[in-house]
Amino acid sequence: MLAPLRGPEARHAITAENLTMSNAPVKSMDKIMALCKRRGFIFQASDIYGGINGFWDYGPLGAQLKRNLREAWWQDVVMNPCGGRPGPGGEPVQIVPLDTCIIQHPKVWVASGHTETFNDPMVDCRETKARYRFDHVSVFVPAGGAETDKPLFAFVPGTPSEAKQKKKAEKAFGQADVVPLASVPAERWARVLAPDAEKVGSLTEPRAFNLMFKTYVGATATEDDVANLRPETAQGIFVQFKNVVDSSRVKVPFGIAQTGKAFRNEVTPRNFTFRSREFEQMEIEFFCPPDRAAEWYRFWRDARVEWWKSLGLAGENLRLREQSKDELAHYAKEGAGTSDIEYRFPFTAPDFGEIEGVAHRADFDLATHQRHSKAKLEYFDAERGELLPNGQRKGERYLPHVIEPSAGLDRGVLAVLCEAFTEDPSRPSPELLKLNPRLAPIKAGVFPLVNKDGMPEVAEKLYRDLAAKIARHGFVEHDAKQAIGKRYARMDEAGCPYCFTVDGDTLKDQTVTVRDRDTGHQERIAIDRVVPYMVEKLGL
RNA sequence: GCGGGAGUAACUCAGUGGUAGAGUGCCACCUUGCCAAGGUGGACGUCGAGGGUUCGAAUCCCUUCUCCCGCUCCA
Repeated sequence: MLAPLRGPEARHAITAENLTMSNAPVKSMDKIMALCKRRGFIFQASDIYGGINGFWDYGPLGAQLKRNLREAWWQDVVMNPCGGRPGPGGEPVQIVPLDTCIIQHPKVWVASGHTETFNDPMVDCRETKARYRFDHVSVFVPAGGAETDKPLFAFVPGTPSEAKQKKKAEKAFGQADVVPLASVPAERWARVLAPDAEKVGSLTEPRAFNLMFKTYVGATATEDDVANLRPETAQGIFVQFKNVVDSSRVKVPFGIAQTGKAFRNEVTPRNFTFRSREFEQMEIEFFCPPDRAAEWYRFWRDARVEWWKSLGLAGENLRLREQSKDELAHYAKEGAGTSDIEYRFPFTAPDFGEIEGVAHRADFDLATHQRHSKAKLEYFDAERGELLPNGQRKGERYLPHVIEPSAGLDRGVLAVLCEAFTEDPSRPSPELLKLNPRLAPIKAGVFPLVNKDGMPEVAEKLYRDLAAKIARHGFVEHDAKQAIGKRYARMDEAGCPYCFTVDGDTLKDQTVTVRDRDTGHQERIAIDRVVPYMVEKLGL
C-alpha cells in the first residue's frame, strides 16, 4: 500500500506545491503515485503480501509505456543510431546489440571492482545518527604516534568537521597527525570522538553492506558455488568485447548496446521507483581510439541529452551536469570526465536526480579484464600506424577507450511520467498525462458519440481499421460506455493523445472529430484520413 | 541499518473500547447529441500482517511488513 502523506508532512507537501522553483511548480508526487496505481502504471511488487521493499511491478499501461521507452531507445541507438547523424569525425555511428547473462563468472565482479567496492564497510555514530564509509573517515592523533589519554578526533576530509576537529586536536595535544580510522586499534576505539559528536566512543564497529545479491549456481549450494546477480549490465559487454569484434566485422570506433535487468541490494530504496533493488538499464559501451575519446565523450554526452529532450523532457527540469573530480567513480578517475543527465523529480526538487550517466571509462574495464582473465583484449587497428610503401598502414594494437552512456529505464519512465503529469483546474477532470505520442501506451481512443443511429457500428469498424495498423505500437481503445466527457477524461488520465468520435455528421459526410488531449480542441477529418493521421502523428 | 511519522474500500478520507462509514471511482441497465451530465440498481474492507489484554479491539500493548521524511548509499 502506498501511504499518503499525513500530518506535518502533508502540510509541508502542500507548502512545497505552492512554491515555484524557477517557472515550474513542483508537482505532487503523491498524486502522481496515486494515478500510477489507479490507472495501472505501477504497482508495488507482491502487494497482497504487504509489498517488498525496493521492488515494483508495472501494470498494463506501465508495461507498455516502459516497453515503448525501451523500444525508442533501441530504435534510436541500435537500429538507427542518433537518427543517422554522423560522429565527431564525420563517420557513421556504428552500434551492434548484445544480450548477456544476469549471472556471470564470479571473477567478472572481482575484476570490475564490484566485489570490493560493493562491500564498503560503514560505521554509524550512535550519538549523531550519522553514517560514514569506514574508509572515508580519518583521525587526528598526537604527532609521531605519541601515547595520549585524550580523545582521538575523527573527521571526514573535505568537510567542515575537518577544521573543527583539527582545532580541538591541537588544543588537546599540540601537533597532530592524520591517520585513517582503519588504523586505529580496537582497544582505542572507545576514545574516538566522532565528527559532530559530544562524547567519545559513539562509533559502531564497521559493518559491511554487500550491495550485490548472492545466489548459488548448482544444486549443492556451498560457498564455492556462490554467484552474484549483476549490479550493472556493462560488464557483460566488456567480457564479450573480443567475441563481438571477432564475429561481426565491426571496426573501432563502434559501440555495443544492451538493455537488461540489474540488481543492487540498496541500503535504502527510496522515492518510488527511483532507487529500486531490481532495475533495468539501457547501456552503450562505445569503443574508440584513446586519442579520440574526448571528442566521442562530448558527442555522446550531447546526443543523449538531445534524445531525452526529443521524448518530452525538454523543459527546465532536464539538465546536464559535469561531475566534479571527487565525485568520479573508481573506473572514471583517469578519463575525460563524467556527465550526469539529470531530471528534477518532484521528490528531489529543487535538486535533480540522475537518469543517465555518460562516463569516459578510459581502458579501465578492458585492461582489468585482460589482466584478470589473461585473455588478449587488444584491438588491431589496420587503419592506423605508419604508411607503408605498398600504400597500406602498418596497423596499431591498443586497448580502446570506452565512452559509456548508461541510462536507467525505470528512472526514465518515472521522469517521463512526472513530466507528463499535469493539473489543469479549468478542466472538469483536472489530472492528465501529457505523454509524448511515441511513448503513450494508449495511442488512440475511438468512440461513438451516443449509442444509436448507427454510430456504434461505424465506430467499431474505425476501431478495427486503426488497431490493425497501429496496435503493435500501443493500445487502441474503443469505448461506448457512459457520457462522452467521461470517456475523454479517462483517456486524458491515461495519457492517450488522440480521441476519434463518430457523431451524427459522420453518417452524412464521412467525417469524424479528432480531439487533442493537451488542448481539448477538436477538428473534423475524413474518416478514411484517420489511419494516415495517426501514422503521421506517431512518426511511423 | 539508525531516528521520526503513517497504514481503514480502487482513490481521498471520517471513525479514541460496543453492529465498518462517506464522497469519488468501478460494474449493469435506462438516458444521451462533445468534455468525469442525470436516474435506478450492484460489487468491493477478516480496518497492513501476526500475537496479546479485554465480556468485547480499527481503537490499548508487543512483534513484524510496507510507505513517507532525515542520515547513508546510488544507475
